[in-house]
This record gives sequence, structure tokens and C-alpha cells, in this order.
Amino acid sequence: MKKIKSRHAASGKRTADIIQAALLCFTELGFNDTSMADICARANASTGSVYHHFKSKELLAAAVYLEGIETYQSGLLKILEKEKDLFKGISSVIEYHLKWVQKNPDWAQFLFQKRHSSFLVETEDKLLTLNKKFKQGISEWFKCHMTAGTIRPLAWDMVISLLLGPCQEYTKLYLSEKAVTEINKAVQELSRAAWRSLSQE
Amino acid sequence: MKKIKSRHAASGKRTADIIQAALLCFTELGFNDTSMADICARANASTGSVYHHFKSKELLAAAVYLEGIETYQSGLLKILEKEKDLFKGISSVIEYHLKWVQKNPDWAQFLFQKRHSSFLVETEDKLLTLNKKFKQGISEWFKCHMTAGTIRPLAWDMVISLLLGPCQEYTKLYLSEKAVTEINKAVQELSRAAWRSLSQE
Amino acid sequence: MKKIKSRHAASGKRTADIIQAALLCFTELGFNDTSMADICARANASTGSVYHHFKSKELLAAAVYLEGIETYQSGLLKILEKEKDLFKGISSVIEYHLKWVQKNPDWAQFLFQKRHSSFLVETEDKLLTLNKKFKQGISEWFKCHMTAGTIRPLAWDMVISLLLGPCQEYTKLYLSEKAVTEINKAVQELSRAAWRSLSQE
Amino acid sequence: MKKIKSRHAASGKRTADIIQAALLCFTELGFNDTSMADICARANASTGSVYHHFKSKELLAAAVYLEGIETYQSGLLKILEKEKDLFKGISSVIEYHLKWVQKNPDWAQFLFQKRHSSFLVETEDKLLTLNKKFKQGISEWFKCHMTAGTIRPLAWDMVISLLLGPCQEYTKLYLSEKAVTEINKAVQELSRAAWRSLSQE
DNA sequence: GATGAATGAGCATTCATTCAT
DNA sequence: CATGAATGAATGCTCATTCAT
Repeated sequence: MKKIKSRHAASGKRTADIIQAALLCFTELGFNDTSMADICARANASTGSVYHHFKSKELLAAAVYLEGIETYQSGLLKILEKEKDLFKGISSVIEYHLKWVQKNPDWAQFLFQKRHSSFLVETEDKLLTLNKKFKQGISEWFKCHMTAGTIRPLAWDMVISLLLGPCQEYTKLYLSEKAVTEINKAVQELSRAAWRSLSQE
Repeated sequence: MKKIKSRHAASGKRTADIIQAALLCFTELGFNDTSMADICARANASTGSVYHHFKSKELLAAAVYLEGIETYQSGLLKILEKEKDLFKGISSVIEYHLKWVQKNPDWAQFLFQKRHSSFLVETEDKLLTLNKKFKQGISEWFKCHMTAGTIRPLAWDMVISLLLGPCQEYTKLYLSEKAVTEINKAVQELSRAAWRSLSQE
Repeated sequence: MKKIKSRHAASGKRTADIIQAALLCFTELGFNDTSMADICARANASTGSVYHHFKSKELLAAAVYLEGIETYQSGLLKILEKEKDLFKGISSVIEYHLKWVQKNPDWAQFLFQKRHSSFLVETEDKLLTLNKKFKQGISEWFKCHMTAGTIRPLAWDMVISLLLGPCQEYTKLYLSEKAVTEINKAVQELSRAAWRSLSQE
Repeated sequence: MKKIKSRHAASGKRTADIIQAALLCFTELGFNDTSMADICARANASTGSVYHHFKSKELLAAAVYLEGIETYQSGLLKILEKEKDLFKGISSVIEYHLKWVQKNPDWAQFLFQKRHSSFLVETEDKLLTLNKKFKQGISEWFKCHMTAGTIRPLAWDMVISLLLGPCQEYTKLYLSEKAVTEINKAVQELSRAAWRSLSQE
């Protein structure tokens, strides 16, 4: 009986196991200090098997990254779509981010704390598509509030810096266990800050 | 890129050349993807010579890091000491940060954009001393304003997130040439935001 | 490239396709630099399918070799049988060789230009039989002319060197596209040379 | 005290040892079936040391090839320069070739019996220069005899085929220990043949 | 017969580091 | 202080082959 090919290139239990193993290794040791042997061992797979599913270490890392970023971004956009109120939108995003980090510390570590330039060739179609969609989703949401005059008329880079910059900084401290403020308190404080930073008055 | 004069014992032209070469290599390729051979070539020095000045690759990287972080931090603290006014203090810090990044893009890339866990063993005395001094300097400056009630009573992690988080995010975009807002404008906007984020009303 | 019909037991379209694919790969890349995956891809067959028809890479290569060498040798011997005249016999052989190379450049490349020691274990029965028959066919044809005194009394190695050595050298140049003399001219010249080399006066 | 750099890139005892070891390995096992580990072991050198002297396996093989071909060709040309008589020239070349093979069976095996396409990128300057010089040396020697009418007016490919083709074929049999005619006899016979093949009458 | 996932030994190459000169 | 040859462990990756479906 022929197997039905899944829409995604990399599916199947083995594939998932390898991605999971790779994530843990990358998170613990970093991309460079993780050897394929480490991943093989953690995934209980042979060298050949891993290479059968992923052509190279870089492509494996890219697959891990894509899986994570897609999950994170699509969740965030879904939240935003549902919320029309300005302040509640902003604080929902911040809450989503921090709770996601709390629930997925490994993914968060990998996605937000590491440099990926080496294995993420930006020409990678999927990533470009994802980022474009994400950027557009956020931009559009804010655009109407800007024209309405409730949000300061700022370029994309300022919006992202004011909205997510403090979150990212807190996340960094949180993941390295240096944070002292607990997450719920942080959500409130960072939401208030983002609101006051972005709003016209 | 401007050279930063070293005040360390291990000085001399050769030493400085090697640090410069290492900085450029690390910035371009990252710590892991830079080989000692790369650094030797860029510094016009032989393998033996580099190892004569620095016991290992990690210690060389640490030296580079320390030289940069010391310069950056001491400059920032000096600014803060002179400034007693709250709003002007906050905006001076932000201006200092962004202008420093603008003037020292290589150092900024190395200090702020890369992970250093691998070569910066936190037991490194000098680094601990530096960070402690920096943290104290900032904490003390804000403490009096908090007790005065003009600044929200926040823990260290919130202060740093609200004060420097947006800066770091903007810096990341700036260094990867994705920023569209020019630096002077960013200084104003981020200062206003930090102020509104931190102030009690 | 003309296909050569196989007379072997192990026939069938799939078998033939695989041999064809293997021939092309070996010719282009050489035995060692051809992977079974290359052959599979070229034959539009799965790994398992190829291994179903040929037990190993070496045996596949041997099959390719045998199919080619049998076709070449039997054709040459047939020519020789029909021709009793000395000079015409010699020139027919040379003409046959060069024309065969011209018509079957891939086979020629594979049979005459590559080393086969690695996969042709000489104990291979079929090959031994073929070579023995070939050697005998040629030897017998020349023997009577030697005893008649028209051909110099030479050992087998000299006969083959004088008869086919220039052909092989020209073939090598021809296949690497360095030859400048066209084939018909080469037939004449090499025939004359072989004749003058072998004849008693 | 500084070492005086030799004119050739690859000199020194270590370099020579490695080339010697590589030659033996390549001859015995062929280029592809020789691992760098084999060469290291045979040269009593570490992996790193071999790579310090030769950037890659291919470049090492090229160095071996160049060293051999240069020795062989320059020796042959020297013979030719001294000899003005036609028949003696031809037979000197053939004698030189066969005696050289006899004295340097390893080099002969490597230079004449193996394919080198994989590691000899033809753009290699040194090889091009050598081959050009060799071709010119032989061409010029024959040219005057052709215009004098004693040698048939043939293109380069025919000359080389008639002159060296039988030699190469005999060499192949000799090196695989299938030859039955001893070398001195072969020199006579192949000289006579080359002479009768090339001469106008 | 056909498929392709899985295996694991083997290989070329890199690179931080040492040390004799 | 400077040089560069030497070391050898470690790594990413290949590939012939097997086998369950």
C-alpha cells in the first residue's frame, strides 16, 4: 500500500523526533557546538537516517526554526485578529508572547536568543513568506489606529521596538533565570509601558 | 570603525592588532566560525605569535569582549553621573547608546548581537566586577527617583527592560540595515517612550 | 548512443534500463565516483529495485562490462573469420575497431579508457571464457600467416601491441576530442602501419 | 635562523616522503581507494601534517603526477635533442620509454595506467606548460624529417599513435605481468615497427 | 517485483594548540 | 618575541547495502 504523501516535506514520526532532538541540542549547546552525532544519539536514529530526512545540518536547523517561528507567529496573529480594542490588543500580544515563552522555553531559547544567520539563508522562500505575512498582519492592525490618531504615526521599526523590545529584553533575563519579576506582573507592566509608548497621549 | 584605546597591561601594538583583527573576524563570522588562522591572517601575525599574546581562543575573545564592554559601560556611567535631571538622564542614556552603536558598529555587533556564553565563563573576575559596577551605577541613579515617587517602583529587570529593551531592538534592526527611522529621530522617540514607560504618571 | 541488445538471461526492460543508466554514469563519472543513487536516479528506479536485479555495485559494473566486451569481441571475430587475405584482414580489424568506437562512444569510453581492476575479479568465469576465445581467435588467424613467413614470428604481446596499440592511442585522443585526423583517414594510416609493422618485409 | 625558501612550493624531506607514500598508495590501490589515512600511515605523518603541505587529496595527487610527468618528459626530450639521426632518434625514444618503465614501475603504473581526470583540472598551469613543451619538442624534431620527405606527412595525433601507441600497449601488458617478450627484444621490435610505420618508404 | 527508510562504517577535512628553532 | 611545522581528535557527510511493507 502506498503511503499518502503529506503536504509538508518533513513529516512522520521519525522526522518529528529528529526535530525535537535537534531543538533540545541546539538550545543546550548552540548550533555550532551541537554535532550531528549529538542529535543522532538524542533522536535514537542513525547518521544515515537523519541525513535521509534532512540533507544537511543547516537544513535541519532551518526546519527546526521554521516549525517554531510558524507556530509562534500564527498564534500571535490569531490573537490579534480577534481583538479590535487597542489597549486590549497590545496587552494580548504581550501576554501571548510571555506566556508562549513560559510554556515553550526551549523553542523560545532557540528562536529568540540565538543568532541564525549562518543557517538561515534569507532566500529561503518559506521564511520570507512567513515574515512577510507576520509583518503585514501587525502593520495592518496598527495602521487604522494610526490614521485614527490614537497611535503615534511611527515607522515599522519603531512600532516593533516599542511593542516587543521590552518583552524581548525581559525574555532574555527570564530565560537566563536572572529575572526577578514574575510573568503575570511583567505582562501588566510591559503592557502599560507599550501602551504609553505607542499611544498619542 | 574607531579604535578603542586599551588601558590594559597586555598592550603593545601587536596585542592591539590582534584584538582588532579578532573583533572584525568575530563580527563577520561569529566566534565559532572564526578560526585562529583567520585571525592570524587578518592580524598579519603567525600562529605562535597570537598564542604568545593570548593563551587560547576563548581568552582572546574574552579580552575583546572586556575591552569593548568596559569602554561602553564606563562611558554610559560617566554620562549618568553628570546628569541629575530625570528626563534628561534617561534620554542621555538612550542617546549615548545609539550614538555609540552608530560610531562603533563592529563593537556593537560583537557586544550586543552575539551570544557569548561559550567563551565568557561568568567566573571571570574582571567581567563580574564590571557588571556589578554597571548595575549599581544605574540602580543607584534610579533609586532616589523611585523613592521620590516620580519613577514607578520597579525591580531591576523591569527597569532595564523598559529603558534599554526598545533600544536593543532598534539596534538590532539598525545593525542589520533594516531600520528605516534615522538615529536622531529614534533617540527622541525612544527617549519619550522610556520616560513614559518608567514615570509614575 | 546505440543500444546493444542483450542476449543474457537476466533481461527485461528494467534490467536493460539499469545497465544503460549505469553505463552512462560510469562513463561520465567513473566507477568510483558513481553512486548507486546516481544510477537509480538515471534509471528511474528505486534502490531496492536496482539491488533486486544486481546483487552489488560491482556485479552491476561487471554486467555492463561483459555486455559491452562480448558485443565488441564477437563482432571483431566475425569479421576476421570471413577474411582470409592478410592485409585485408588487418585493415578490417582496424576499421572495425575505429568504426565501433565511433558508433558506440559511451561503450568505448567505458571499455577501453577506464581501469576495471576493482570490480572485475578475474575469476569471473564468463570474462575468462570470453577473453580466452578472443585471444585464440586472433592467435589462430595470425598463426598460419606466421608459419607461411609473411608475418614476423612474434609473441602474442607483440602482435597485440603492434596491431591495436596505435588504435588504442588514437581512440584515446578521439574520445577526449583531441584527435585532428578524421576516422577514415586514420583507418588507412593505421592499417598501413600495422601491416608494415607486422609483415616480414 | 630563517630557512631559505626553495623555488618549488612543495619541497623538504617531509614533502618528499609524503609524495613517495602517496605514489605507492595510489599505485597499489588507485586514487579513489586510497584514503588519506593510508598515506599518513605510510608517510609516518599526522593528518594535519599532510594537510599542512597539501591542501587536499586532489592537490596531493596532482603534485605526485606533476613530479612524475616532469621527470619522464624532460628525460625524453633530452634524449631527442642529442639525437639527429632519424632511426636512432625513434628507437632512442622507445628505448627510453621502456627502460624508464622498467626502472620506475610505480611511477609508470601511476602515470600511464590510471585515469587522472578527476584530480587533474586541466587549467593547472604547470601541467599545461609541461605538455605544451613536450608536444612542441616532439613536433619540431619530426617536422624537419617530414619536410625532407623521409617521414610521412602526418598530423600530431597520428605521429604519437604510431610512435608511442605500441609502447603503451606493451607497457600495459608488462606492468600487469602479462607480457612474455622481454624488454630488450621489445625495444628492437617496437623500434622497427615505429620506423616502418612512420617512414615514407 | 518495487519502494524507500534505516543502517553504520568510512572518509576528507578542519582547527585549536604545542613546540622546536 | 616570532615563526610555522606538526599533532590528532573531532566533525559533517557519503554511500553501499539491507529489509519491512
